[in-house]
Amino acid sequence: MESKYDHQKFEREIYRKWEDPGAFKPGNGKKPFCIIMPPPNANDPLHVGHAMFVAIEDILIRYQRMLGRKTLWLPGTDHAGIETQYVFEKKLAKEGKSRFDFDRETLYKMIWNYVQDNSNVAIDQIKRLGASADWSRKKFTLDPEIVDFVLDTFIKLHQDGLIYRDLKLVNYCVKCGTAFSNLEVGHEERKTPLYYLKYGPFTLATVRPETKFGDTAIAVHPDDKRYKKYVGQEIGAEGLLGKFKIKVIADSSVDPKFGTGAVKVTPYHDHNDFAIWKRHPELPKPAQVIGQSGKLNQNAGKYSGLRVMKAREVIVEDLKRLGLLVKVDENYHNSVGVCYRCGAVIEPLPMKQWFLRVKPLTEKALEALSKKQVRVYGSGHDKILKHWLENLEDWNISRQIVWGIRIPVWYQKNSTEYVVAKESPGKNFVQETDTFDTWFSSSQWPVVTLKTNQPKDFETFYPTDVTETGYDILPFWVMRMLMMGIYLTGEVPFKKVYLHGLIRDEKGQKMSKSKGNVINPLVMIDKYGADALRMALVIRSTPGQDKGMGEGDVRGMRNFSNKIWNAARYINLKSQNSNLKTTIQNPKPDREFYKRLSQTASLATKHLSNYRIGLAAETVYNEFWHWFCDEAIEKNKRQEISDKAIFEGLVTFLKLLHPFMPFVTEAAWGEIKKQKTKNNEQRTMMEEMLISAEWPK
RNA sequence: GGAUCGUUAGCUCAGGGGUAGAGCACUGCAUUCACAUUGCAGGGGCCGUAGGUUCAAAUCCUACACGAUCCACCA
Repeated sequence: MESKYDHQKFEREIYRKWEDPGAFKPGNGKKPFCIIMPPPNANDPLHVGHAMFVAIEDILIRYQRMLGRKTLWLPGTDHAGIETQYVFEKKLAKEGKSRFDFDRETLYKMIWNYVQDNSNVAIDQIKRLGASADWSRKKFTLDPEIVDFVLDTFIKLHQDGLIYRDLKLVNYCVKCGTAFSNLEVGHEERKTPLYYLKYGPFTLATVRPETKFGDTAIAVHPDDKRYKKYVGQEIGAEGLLGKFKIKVIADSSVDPKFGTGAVKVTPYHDHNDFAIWKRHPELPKPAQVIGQSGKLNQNAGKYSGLRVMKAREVIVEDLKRLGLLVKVDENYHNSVGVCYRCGAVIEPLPMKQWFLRVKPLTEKALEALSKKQVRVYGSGHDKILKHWLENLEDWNISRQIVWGIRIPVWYQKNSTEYVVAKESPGKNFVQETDTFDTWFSSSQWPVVTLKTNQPKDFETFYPTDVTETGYDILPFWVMRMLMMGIYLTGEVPFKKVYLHGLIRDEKGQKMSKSKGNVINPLVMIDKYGADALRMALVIRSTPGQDKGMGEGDVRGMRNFSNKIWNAARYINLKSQNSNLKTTIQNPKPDREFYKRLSQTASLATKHLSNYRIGLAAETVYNEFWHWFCDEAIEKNKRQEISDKAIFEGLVTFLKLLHPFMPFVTEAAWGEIKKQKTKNNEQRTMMEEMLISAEWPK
């Protein structure tokens, strides 16, 4: 054995030695254990978030496998609709092209090929972390059988009356060219000038003067004495496009203390105004003034064709000139909806979209939570999940992008009639151009991956045991899987949810490319080994709690890998010269040694079965280094503890450490097995490979 | 406006009613003897503040302060 553990020399070879004979397959255990891997974007390079989920899930999987359970970690990849199309369009832009240069089929094909070319990027990198997943069962969200299942789900939902098409104000990103669900809209505090405009006898405060051509009413609070006389009346006013008339209504959502206590109602360009409009059926149908291009349309008269911000500028100038601008509050701050993907301001636009009625699904999910059919690990996130479920609005599942599963709806030409079907119902029908939100397929992931795999997989492994992911996608993925899993099967899709925290830099700041403080997991693996990275991520981590981490942490754990290796080397060198002595020379110290060894094993086991992974890692770390190495091995050198005890101690610790640091423990296992199996008793203690060894009691 | 979480060593974080822990950083000593990617020794904490419960509080409860995050129809 070399005096230093060389991870580069072992990792790839050991991974093959596990995978080739099928060590990642479920095996013959009686009690099943299953985790569905969160499907990473098919072509996404590895980041530290992936490393975190692999580390934690692989620990759970290896632990359960060693306990002898029929263990399945089912992997897959996601087409990641908007994410992927966004990346692809950026690539097109570099070549001086845009998506509008291609027809739908060509564009889809191009993205498909692009994803194919990169499809192994994520998988190969996840393998480098040591993920012991059953790759023979891997699924991709656009595999034909998956698509087929997802379409069936939509049809079933439609039959059950949970799907509807409606004109609503949706969150539209002009830059990405698609609508989003409410969840994908971020809110940012921004300085936005507040303009006070003259509307006949009223002065109204607004941050969006450019939408005034879509004004449908003026609203005041019902108890506001200043304006009571106008309520119900139509007032005349001078505007940019000449004289106009507008109705005054009373609505209790108006805050009399804000601005002048009177507000313009622009239903097609503001969510709140849309809600007011819905409450007042006496109001006329509103006009839309901004189109999907982000430019003002013909309803804005001479301002049509201007982009929103430019239009605001020009219109404010004109209002000023006409004396219709009373004053401007330049220091006003408000919260603006922005696209989570590209950061552009979200434009609320009226569009016909497909919605999923969520109430019947959230009710069942809440029931499952209150019956404790699902347990959430992650400080406070159980309450957050509940809050989400109690307040969830209908889910807009339409996206105006091509990279995704096309909605199976067919419209009859020159008619509003439509048919929901997988195949075209006839020549006079054209298919809906929208695709599903990526999360629509992800929400069915535990069900669909098990149902389209080996014959008995679904029956054996559903409901799965744990779902594990970062808390940042709790509402996007976990909540929706819970809803859809129950809907499709009548049972929860998982019994436990483990939400890991986000990894920050060593100063506790968020990692971002622009800050340059990103830890690249592949660089860490190359430098210090996958084991070191995994252990650094996991040790003393707490579910739901963020953790700061730097290269020093990884280096420290690399030192630990080396410590493990050298403990094995110590035993090997010893037995090279003479057979290990099996006679117990000092019964009392040995007894104490065995006692602490078994206490350590049961403590680690207790922590792991309670999903206290960070604590389990810390326990085995401390006991191995500071007790087994620093004390016990030193005593063995002085023959105060027997060789047999030390050998058995090492065997136990390699097993306890294996889920956390699989490569170095497997390498060390191989070395001691190779070196010393003359002694029968020792040989029978060691199974062929550590990955399939039995967990210590 | 609502909610959730946090505040422990210089930094990053564990712990969670009974004498304060780890990694990194720091100081001193040790080098053919598994490992210098090491060992031994050490410095460094009124565990955010104020009350309460208790024989006993860093730990449980209440309030407050500060910080972070999420949600929200702040015109």
